[in-house]
Amino acid sequence: MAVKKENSIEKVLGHQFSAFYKIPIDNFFQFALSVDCVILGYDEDTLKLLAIERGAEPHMRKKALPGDLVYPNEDMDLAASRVLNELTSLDDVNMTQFHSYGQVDRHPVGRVITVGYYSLINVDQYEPLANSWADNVSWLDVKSLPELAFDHNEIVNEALRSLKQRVRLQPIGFKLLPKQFTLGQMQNLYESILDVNFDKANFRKKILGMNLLKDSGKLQSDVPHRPGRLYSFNKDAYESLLQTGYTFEL
Amino acid sequence: MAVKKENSIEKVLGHQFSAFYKIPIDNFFQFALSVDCVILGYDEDTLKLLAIERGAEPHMRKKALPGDLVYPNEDMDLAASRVLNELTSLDDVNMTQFHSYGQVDRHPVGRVITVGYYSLINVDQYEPLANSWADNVSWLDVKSLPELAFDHNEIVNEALRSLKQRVRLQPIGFKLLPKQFTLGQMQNLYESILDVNFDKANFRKKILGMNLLKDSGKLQSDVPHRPGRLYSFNKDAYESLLQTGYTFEL
DNA sequence: ACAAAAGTGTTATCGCTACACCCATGT
DNA sequence: ACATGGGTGTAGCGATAACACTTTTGT
Repeated sequence: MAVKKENSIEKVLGHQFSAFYKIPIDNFFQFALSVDCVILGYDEDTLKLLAIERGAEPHMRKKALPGDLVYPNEDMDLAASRVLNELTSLDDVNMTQFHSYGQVDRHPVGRVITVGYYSLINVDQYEPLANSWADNVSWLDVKSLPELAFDHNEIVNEALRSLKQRVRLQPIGFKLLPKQFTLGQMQNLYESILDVNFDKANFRKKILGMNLLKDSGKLQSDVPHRPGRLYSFNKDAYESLLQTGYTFEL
Repeated sequence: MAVKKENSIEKVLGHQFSAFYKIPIDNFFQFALSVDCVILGYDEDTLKLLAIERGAEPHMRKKALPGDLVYPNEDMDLAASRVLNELTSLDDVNMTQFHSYGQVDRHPVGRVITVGYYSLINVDQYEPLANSWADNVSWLDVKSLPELAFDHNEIVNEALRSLKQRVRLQPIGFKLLPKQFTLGQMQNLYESILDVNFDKANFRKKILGMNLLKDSGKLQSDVPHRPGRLYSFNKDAYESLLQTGYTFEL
C-alpha cells in the first residue's frame, strides 16, 4: 500500500454527514436524469428512426429523439417504456438500454445525464400519437439522417452499432418484421442492418436450417412477381433450442 | 395523430420556467451520479475481481466495487478513470462503460444513479493503493464471489456477461495477459472467461493463423515442463488488418 | 413476352473437430 | 522414469461460397 488519499466522496456516502470531509453530500444531488429512445422500424425496405420535431428552445424545430426527464421517484427502465408508450401507444415492448451519456456540457439547462434505450418495433402495430413534446412525429431514413438536437446523432450511431452486433447473435431482427414475412423481406432487412449482401440461395438454406421459422402455408398476394411463402418466427422452437445450448448466429 | 397529452417534462426543458407546466424544473435536479468499476485481472490461471472492503455504513465490512460519486462538474468517463487511478495508480487504461443502474431504491442515501465501467488490467503492472474509501484492497476469484454491497453482484454479473460477448469479437483478452505470454496461458484465459474447453491443437492453429501474434523468439523459464514459446500481441498488425475489413472472432 | 423476385441444386473449397502422436523440462 | 504441458500432423465432416438454373406472378 502506498499513498493514502483523503479526497474521496464514497466514504461520505457511508458517514453521510461526517464533518471530516469538506464537501457536504447534498452538493452531489444536483443531477437530472433523462432517457432518450432510439425507436427503429423497418418499412419500404429501409431502416427507419422515429423522430419528433422540437417545439421549444433549445434546438427549436430540429428533429430529436423522443426523450424525457425521469421523475425523482420513477425507475429508469419504466421511464423509457413510458416515453415509448406516450408516443406510439405501444405496450409491452422491450426497451434495451445501450449507453449513457454524461458529458458536463451536453445539455444547456444543467447537468443532465441521459440514458439511451433502443427498441425495435413493427411498424404495422404502430399508431403515431401527438403529445406535448412531440407535435410532429415522423420516420427518418437512418441512412441519411439530418442534424439532430443535442448529441442525438451520436446516440443514434451508438445504438446502430450496438444493434449491428446484437442482431448477428440474437434473433431480434424478427421484431422489425411483420408477424408473417417472406425470406426475401428477411434477407433484405439483414442486408440493410448489416450493410452486406447475401447470396439468396445460401441465406435461405442457412435460415431454414435453423428451424426457427414456422411455415404459415400462406403466400404473399398482390406482388408483381412470384409470391413468396409466408413464415413467422417460432419463439417456442427458439426457447427450446436455447436449452440444448444452441446459439443463434448470423 | 390521436390523443394529445400534456403531462411531459421535456418541453419544460425547452421553456424552462413556463408557468404552463405544474412541475418546476428544479424538482428534477435531485439525482446523484456515481461510477462503479469492475476491474478484472488474470492471475494463477483464474479471473480475478478487484474489490475493496467498506469501512463505513451502509454495508460496513462488506466487499464492494471501487466506486465514487461524480462531481457536478466532472465528466462521467473521467470519473471512472479517476477511481481506477486512485486505486491502482494505473493510467491510460480504457474504462469501458457497460450498463447503468437507476432503480429508485438502489441506494439508501438518496436517488443515486450508478454507471458501471469495466476494465481489463495486467496484474503485473498493478500496484495496490490505499485511500479513504479503500482500506483493504483485494482480488476475489470471480467464480466464487461473496455477497457484495449494494447491487454490486448484479453489476459484476452484467460486466462478465458483457465481457463474454466482447472477448469473442475483439482482441481484448490480451489486456489481461502479461506483455509476453505462451499460447497455453492464452488458451487458459479464454477458457476461463468463456467457460469452455478448446482443443489445444485447434486453438493454436486458429490463433496463429490470425497473424496477430509476434513471436519474441524467447522461451519460458523455470517451468516444470517443456518451456513454451513467448508471444506478444501485435497491435500494428491488428490495426492494418482492420483496414482490410478483417474482424477478429473467437 | 418480359421483368422481377421466388425458389432449388451442384460443386469446390475452407474451416473446424477429433484424435493421435512426439518433444522438452523439472522432480 | 515420469508427470506435465508444449507443440504438430492428418483424416473426415460440415458449413459456406459461387453460380447456374427453374418457377410463378403482374403488366
